[in-house]
Amino acid sequence: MPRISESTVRRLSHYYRALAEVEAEGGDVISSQRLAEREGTTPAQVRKDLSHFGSFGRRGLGYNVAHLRREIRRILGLDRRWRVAVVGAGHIGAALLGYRGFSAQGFDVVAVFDNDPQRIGQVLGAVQVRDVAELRAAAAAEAFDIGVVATPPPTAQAVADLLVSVGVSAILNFAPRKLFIPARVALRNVDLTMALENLSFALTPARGSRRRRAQD
Amino acid sequence: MPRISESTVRRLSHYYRALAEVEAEGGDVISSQRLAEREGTTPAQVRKDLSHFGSFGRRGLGYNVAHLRREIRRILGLDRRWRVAVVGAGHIGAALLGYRGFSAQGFDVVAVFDNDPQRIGQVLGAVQVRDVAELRAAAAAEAFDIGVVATPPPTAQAVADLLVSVGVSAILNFAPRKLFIPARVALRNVDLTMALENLSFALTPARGSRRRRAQD
DNA sequence: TAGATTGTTAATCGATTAACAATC
DNA sequence: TAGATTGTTAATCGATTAACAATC
Repeated sequence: MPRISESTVRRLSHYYRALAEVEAEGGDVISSQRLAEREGTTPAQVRKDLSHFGSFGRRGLGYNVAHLRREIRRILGLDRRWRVAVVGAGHIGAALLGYRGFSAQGFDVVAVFDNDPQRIGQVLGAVQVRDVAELRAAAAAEAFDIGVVATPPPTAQAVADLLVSVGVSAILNFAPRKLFIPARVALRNVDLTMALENLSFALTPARGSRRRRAQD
Repeated sequence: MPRISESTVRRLSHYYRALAEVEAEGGDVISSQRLAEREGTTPAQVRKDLSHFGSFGRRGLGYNVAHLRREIRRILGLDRRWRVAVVGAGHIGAALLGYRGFSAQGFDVVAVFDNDPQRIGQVLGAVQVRDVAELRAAAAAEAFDIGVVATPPPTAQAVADLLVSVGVSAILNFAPRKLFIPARVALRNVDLTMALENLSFALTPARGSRRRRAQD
């Protein structure tokens, strides 16, 4: 019932990874202390994050690795598969199709669309690129859960509108552009431009030229 | 002097984009109100963010579009170029090399390394893939500012260590793995797996099976 | 001048951290 | 039992929002 922050969900992903590793290493039980160390956070934070969803540990002992991993898997919804349609068959679209982690995570790319005649008909991964004009009909027949926007910025909003109108439940946006969509549709952005600009900021020492001087 | 939050920097990127568009549309002056609307935030937030760096507007009038854009450009450090070395010439590495936004943002990919003999020698974009064993010598000669980790997770930490040891100032990490590096080296992560898991969480309604029931 | 809008201070909100009783 | 570690409540911290005097 309490709203879960995006930071908490991000950390759950981290814990999930760490637990998979620990399990592979043959670890049986882990404390919030050790789990925190592995992912660069604090024990209190680990316990607080988990407490939003239930009690998964045993006082005095810690957490059963396999059990906690299954629970987080369920919490994150990774115990089912999602049908994904990608719009845009450029560099990013192609990289996504070649990315094995995608399907390992339960995401099946079942369709790719583009509007460039040169790209339509090409085969990426296991699917053939179709004309975006066919997207509406395809959606009716194939029930996409998630739409991926991998087009240039100027067309991103129109593509998002189209995906919303055919009923996707979520959009993953790779275009460096703010998308406006109804609150009922989940939206996450993977923005390389923003990461670069963040990095550039971190690398730039001489900011705040307008700051007051020492004697002020 | 006050520490600037990553959220603030992210929003500066958004404002920068919006200003570029407004300028292209011929807009001369813009209020915090209109700027906020375009990027889905609030006028107070816009003014607060900018106030960390100086006073760029005029009371009663708003902000001069071209001027504010230049100022944010300077704040973000986008008025210079960075020398980037990419390690890992797989799907992601290839997508980066094909990504025009990279160089448009001031980031020049001057070298690509891999350890796969099949990939060494291939030409990606304008550069030839070199053996990662040559990275140390190349760094001495070519002075990389930024290292990009685009390898599979198991080698990501070792690659990061190598990049730190040859003196890069920042690392951009695409591997779904927490990297531990010295505080003096800036780190940003672009994590597709995390975005997917976040989306999966948002799509999953039946969480918190361990939550107390109504009568408790 | 009157209306508009900034820059900044104060109030609110939410997330992180600390502390500790419960209990294995 | 004694030591360890959870789950949860309280304290702290930081970021967002609201309010308003300054001023174009």
